[in-house]
This record gives sequence, C-alpha cells and structure tokens, in this order.
Amino acid sequence: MATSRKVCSSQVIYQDIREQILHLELPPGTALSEIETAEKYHISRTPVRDVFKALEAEGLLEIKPHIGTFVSLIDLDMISDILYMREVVEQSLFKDLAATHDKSHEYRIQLILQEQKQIIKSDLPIEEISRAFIIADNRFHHTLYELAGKQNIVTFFGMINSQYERFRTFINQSEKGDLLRLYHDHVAIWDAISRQDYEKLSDLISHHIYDGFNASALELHKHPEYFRT
Amino acid sequence: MATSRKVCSSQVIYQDIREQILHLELPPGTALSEIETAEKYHISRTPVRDVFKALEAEGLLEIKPHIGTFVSLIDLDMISDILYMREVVEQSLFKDLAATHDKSHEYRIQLILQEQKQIIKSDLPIEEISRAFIIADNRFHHTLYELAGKQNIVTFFGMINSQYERFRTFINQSEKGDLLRLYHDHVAIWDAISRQDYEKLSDLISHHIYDGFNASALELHKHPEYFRT
DNA sequence: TAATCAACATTTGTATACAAGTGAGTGTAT
DNA sequence: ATACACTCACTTGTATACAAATGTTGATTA
Repeated sequence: MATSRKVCSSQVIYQDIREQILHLELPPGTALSEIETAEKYHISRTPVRDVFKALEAEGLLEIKPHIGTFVSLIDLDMISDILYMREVVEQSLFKDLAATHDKSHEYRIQLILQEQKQIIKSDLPIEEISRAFIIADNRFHHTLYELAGKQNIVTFFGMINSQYERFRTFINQSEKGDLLRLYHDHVAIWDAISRQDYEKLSDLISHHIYDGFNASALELHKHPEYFRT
Repeated sequence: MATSRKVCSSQVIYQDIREQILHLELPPGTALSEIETAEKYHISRTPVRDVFKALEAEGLLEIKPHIGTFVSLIDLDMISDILYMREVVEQSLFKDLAATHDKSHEYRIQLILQEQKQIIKSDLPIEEISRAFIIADNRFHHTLYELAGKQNIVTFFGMINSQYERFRTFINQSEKGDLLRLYHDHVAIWDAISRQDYEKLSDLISHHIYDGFNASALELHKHPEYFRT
C-alpha cells in the first residue's frame, strides 16, 4: 500500500522533498519546476515526475498541467476533519485497549515516555527538540494502535496525516511548555488506560487532540498566505 | 488531494483499469505489463507508468521493480481494520447528525432510498443491479457525511476504500436478498436518526457494516488465490 | 492612449531509445 | 545425473527529444 522499497534515486529524493515540505522549508505556495529539481539532484525529469506524482497523491503538491507544480496550501478545514477522525478512532481504540489491558506492555510504554521526557530536557535548539518530539509522539500513538491490534490504521492515517504533520510543524515552533503539556497528556492517558478509567480517558483524548489545534488559532496571522481560504 | 482534473488520455485509462480491478475482471494476482497495456490503449509507456503508480498508491497494484506489476491480493486483515474505522466514525458522525437533525433534508434522503428500491426491483441482470446498488449505497453514506459537515472524510475513505470496494464486488455476486437487507438497513438507520434513537442507531450501524463481511466468510473458498495469506 | 494580436519563454504531457536488474532456460563440465 | 554458469528474453528504471498548452511580453494598429 505504501511506496515500494526501491533503493533507487527517486526514493531518496522523495524523502528529501517530503521532509522539506513538512518542515516548511518549502513553504505552501512555493513553485517547483521539474527541470530545476532534476538539475538540482543531477537526474532527469522522469524520476522527478514520479516523485511529484507521489507527493501529489499525498496532498503535499498540486500539479497544474502546463502551468506549474506548487506546494499545496494548508487546508484547515481538512485538518479539522482529520482530527475528528483521530478523536473518534482513538476514543474507541484506547477504550478497547484498556478493556483488554494487562501489565505485559508496561515497560515498552514507559520506555517511550522516558524518551519523550529526555528529549524535552535536552539542550538542543528548540527546532531540533520539536522535530524529535514529534517523532517520539507519533511512536507513542502508533504503539498504542499496535497494542490494540489495529496496526493497519496507522498506515491509513499515515496517508492522510501529512497535511496535519505540516501544520504541527507550524504551530510547534512555540515553546517547550507545549511539548511538556503533550508529554503529561501521554502519561495521563496511559495511566487512565491502566486504571481502566474510561470517563477520564475519553476526556483526556479529546483535549489532547484538539487543544493544540485550538490554541494555535492565534498564530495563523503570522503567515496567512500558507492557508487555503 | 485526489487526482488532478486533466482530461488527458491517462485519466481515461486510469478509470478504465481501476474499474476492471474493482470489478474483478482483472483478478488479484494478475500480471500487467507496461508495454502490453500501452499497446492495448495505443499510447506510450509514460502515461501507463503514471497510471500504474497512481493505482499502486491506492493499493490496487503492486510494482516489483524489474520483475513485474501485479494486481494486489485482497488483504482481509486490512479490510477488517477499514471496517472498524468506518464503524467508529459513522457511530459518532451519525449520532452528531441525529443531534442536530431537522426535517430539511428529508426529501433528499428519501430520493436516494427510493432510487435504491427501484434498482433492486428492476429486471436488469444481477451484476448490473449489484454495481448500480453499490454506487447508490455509497451515495447514501456520503450524503450523511455531507449533512454532518464532514465531507472531507468521504475523500479520506475514498483513498483507502478501494480494497473494500473490490471485496464487496466479490461477496455481492450473491443474491438480491442481500441488497434488500442493505436497503432496509438504510431505511432503519435514517429512521433512527430522525427519531434520535441513539441506542438503536448504534446497533444498526455496527450490524450494517459487519454483517456482510462476516456472512461472506463462507464464500472465500471459491477463490482462495485472491487473498493474502 | 488603449486595445488587440502574435511571437516567445516556460510549464507539464508524451513518445522513444537505452540502461539495468531479474529469472528462466539451456548448455556444458564434472 | 547433477551442479554450475551463461545466455537471453522480459521486466521496470532512466534519459532525452519533442508536442501541446498556458501566460506574458511586446509590437502593431485603430
């Protein structure tokens, strides 16, 4: 379902451009030329076109025939719907997980949580910390999906989450305090799962998913040209 | 997010091959050659490659470099997870819809339901009826998503639902009775939404989504080679 | 001055030739 | 007979040339 495992040049370029878009180094609206990109990576247009098509399918590029290729604008309405799906799915999934919970995975989760703690406490520049924490954050959620026996859903979200990942980069250029809040959410969520406190769990998940989104509404004026109207 | 709106030849071929795969006219495991396909449609390999890449991203093709391109096998585990997502999302979404329900959309829904009724009662061959009903069935679900203000979710499911659509074609080669059952489900679901009977609604949705899947377990032996082990 | 049209530069779409990897099938040597 | 290696046919990957479409820019004309 995902991209094939070819070790060819196109795979490297795909990852490279994708990360540049997700980290906003290629801001929304930026024009990308096939020829320029090909020359930049010292390859021909053909593999570049493959990469562009793949990124278009992921919603990160918009190819306008005979006009140009552009980094897609962030669609807040779409992100809102993605968060809605994540909310209802995790509500149900984590509840299932709590119902069948035993202590056998305690160590694995604690390891992830400690890693997140150490990332926040490290002395790296805030951008590095933010990037590392996002990865560790995804690992936490994905591990819970896996423990619930629904690993495929991680793949599904991976296909549509690109838009959201980019938005996260935008809003997480803020403070360590936000990351610390996310970490505490994770601890509380796992605690609620362990204690099978369904009501508390439901509350925690909703806030965990939506709080960052809502709090970031104030930041949008910084780069209004990034967003679809 | 979806494919671009080019009216070029590749768009036609994409739709054509996609339908052939979904209708099992190209059974899972079938080898597709770029050259053969190009000659068949009287075009060159380049647009064919674009189509193959798009279908691979959709999970309908599997491109093995330097070996060949094959129609992907049906992954029952993945379909199971897709149905799980649909269940929890529709549970929540239709509940929201019931909460804010007014009579303003009554006519629109009744129109869709009547259409479904007429399709089943028509004298067309069973395959035609099955195909037409699947389209009308999707329209019913999509309309409810739209009324709930979450139209983007339809797009998301469209990206991952291909696998499920193909499976539906496989199991719906059965009887008119199955389609009639689905139609009655729809009527009951809309009735529960109108009456804001949340408990009944929850029950109906779960059965509506899973019953066909479970009942079809008996049919798998007909073509075991279609499925991933 | 303003409007119209045509040439041009740039873009993506397509066709074709060649490169490179894979696996089967065959021939040969042990 | 069996094991090994090589050739060959086939696949997808890549490079390049050309076609087609779009927007701009400038000249020409009313």
